[in-house]
Amino acid sequence: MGQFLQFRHLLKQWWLTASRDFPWRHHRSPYRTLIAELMLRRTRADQVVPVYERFVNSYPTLAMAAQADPCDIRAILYPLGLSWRIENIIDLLNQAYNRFGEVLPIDIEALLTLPGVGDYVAGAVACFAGGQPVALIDTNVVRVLGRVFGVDIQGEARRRREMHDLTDSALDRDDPVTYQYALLDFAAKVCTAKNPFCNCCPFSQASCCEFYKHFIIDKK
DNA sequence: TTCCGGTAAG
DNA sequence: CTTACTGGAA
Repeated sequence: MGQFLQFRHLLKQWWLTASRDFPWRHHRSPYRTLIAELMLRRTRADQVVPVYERFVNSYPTLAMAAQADPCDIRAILYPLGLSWRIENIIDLLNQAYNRFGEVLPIDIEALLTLPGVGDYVAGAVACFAGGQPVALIDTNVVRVLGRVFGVDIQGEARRRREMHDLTDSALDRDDPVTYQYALLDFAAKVCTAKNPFCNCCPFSQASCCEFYKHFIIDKK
């Protein structure tokens, strides 16, 4: 248990001076959070920023987005790639507005019924917009927690029970929003997929990263 | 398990 | 030139 307390403490300390800033972190309504998370699937956050701002400026409300000309939405979303996702978002906006009206739910089960919304996006809306202590699992979270706690991250680790148990244990239930932001920022800036910056990592310095321990052993 | 995509970093 | 990106559906 103490290892997770230490993990959260070191992560939080690191984040105090290294946090990233994104527009969707400011106004976290269910609608804006949902739009951001849909765009962020398999897409770099920096690449999403201009597209997200153009979208929410053009369509400040769910009603406006649902009633917009699909061609205008396609033009805005095109730079993000994933053409199937563009059509999915257009379909989702219509279904969401028809079924929920202007007020989107922050309930995971309800969100999961929307097309294109999976565990990650539903959990992100529940957490960021609803403040619920939901453990989010994306490729970056898998990489960081897998490395620090020595859990296998090969293949489809994000779907394995072992990884679900780990993310659930590591989650800071007292401040889930800060925790998730910190974890994502840490993954993007320090614990990168290739060439991670272990020399300025609080976990390697505190000798509580399993990945780094083996890395050192292999070097000798 | 596999595939999707424009974009930008390495 | 590769590779990876705050996943989800078939």
